[in-house]
Amino acid sequence: MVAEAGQPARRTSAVGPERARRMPRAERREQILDAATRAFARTGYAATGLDDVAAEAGVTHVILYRHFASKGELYRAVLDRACTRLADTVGTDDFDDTSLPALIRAAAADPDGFRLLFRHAAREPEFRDVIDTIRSGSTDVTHRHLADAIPEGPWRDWAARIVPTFTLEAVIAWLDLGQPDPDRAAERIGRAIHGVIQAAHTD
Amino acid sequence: MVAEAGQPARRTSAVGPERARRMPRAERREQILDAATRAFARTGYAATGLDDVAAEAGVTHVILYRHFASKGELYRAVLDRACTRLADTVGTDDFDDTSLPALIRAAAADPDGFRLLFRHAAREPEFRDVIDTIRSGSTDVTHRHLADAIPEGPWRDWAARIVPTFTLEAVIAWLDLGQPDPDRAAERIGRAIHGVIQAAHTD
DNA sequence: GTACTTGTATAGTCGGCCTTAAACAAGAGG
DNA sequence: CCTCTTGTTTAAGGCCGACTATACAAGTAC
Repeated sequence: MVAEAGQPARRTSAVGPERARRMPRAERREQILDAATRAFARTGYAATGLDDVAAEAGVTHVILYRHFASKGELYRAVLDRACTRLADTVGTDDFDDTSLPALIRAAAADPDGFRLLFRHAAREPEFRDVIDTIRSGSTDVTHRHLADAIPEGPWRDWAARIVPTFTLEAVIAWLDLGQPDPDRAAERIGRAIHGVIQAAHTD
Repeated sequence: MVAEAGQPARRTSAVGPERARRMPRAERREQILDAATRAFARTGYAATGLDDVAAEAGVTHVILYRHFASKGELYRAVLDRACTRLADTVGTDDFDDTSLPALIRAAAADPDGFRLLFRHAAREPEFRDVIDTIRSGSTDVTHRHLADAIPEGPWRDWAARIVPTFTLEAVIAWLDLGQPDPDRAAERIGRAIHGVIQAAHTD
């Protein structure tokens, strides 16, 4: 049933199934991480097959294994890179006037990584730990900032939790709409956050 | 290695592995839906095995198939029920002063279903459709409400999107904290929502 | 008591997807 | 030219989980 003989099956003949461009190892690795970020950002870890990632990268799944030992390791590499980029741009210590613009810059620079981290990884028990440090960190910072505005108790806890969540959702919504009006984004989102905080105050 | 002979293996002997209480068909079905809601709410569709659901319900996985044809059908039944309950309590047409208390009542009445719908199902492409009608509906309503406060353009779209999202996240955060101070929950959350809307206004 | 329903236990099939193996093609650099 | 690296193709192997089949136990209702 198969060709069996005849011509040696595509010899750079015609327009063959476009062989992937040859790349030095390091570059290919980054390109795979880019592709994997896009692929995973669409459907999350479980629902994304390695063949999907390979196709997105324009490569065979075999090549993936020459760079990463397993699907889980590839995914962690993707998350780690996104996480590192984020931390490098925003900083992890405190939240001041420069933080929100930085956050928005980071999100715009790597929208798929941003969505992947906070839309998917946050709900995947196996990988939750990657961003849990970020999450608990920002909750703590918020908690401190609210300490003198809201009396101790469940509603301060609630506010400390909802403010970071809202911030991230606001940025993601802005990304999903195509990052319109980037110059005023920080001002707009910042005012909304401020609105939540004001409303949470106990007069 | 196995017993091979001897006593006929548990004959109501001692405290046997607790045989499940016998139930009329309809009641068992509801109880399975309850259990499945809890199980799926923990880890989502893909990561939850039928054996997890069965264990949660205190039955064998075989019994699940006497009530539902497949895992997917069971999951849809769970989502549909949660969705119906929500719609029955809140209503789908408009959003007025009674809607937020109703939403909070619905969430408190079925916290697992609420979380399952908006934490997990919203991110699962196969089942997104179940709540997409709700989501687009509430976005439209919000859009209309904001029509005379925010000029047409991307920021009105953004606000129309972020307000429902914020509302849901605020309720979920309140659920996660153990539903504290339920009498003031609607007032608190309502003020926060109002804060977002106010901040979105263009003066 | 007989028949039906609800349950268990056991054991298997089947398909999907991660993972590995092996042989071959072809650019890059000495 | 020879070799190393980066690719492809093809073909399994292996596990896990959905799904099915069968036989049996025990309430329930007539």
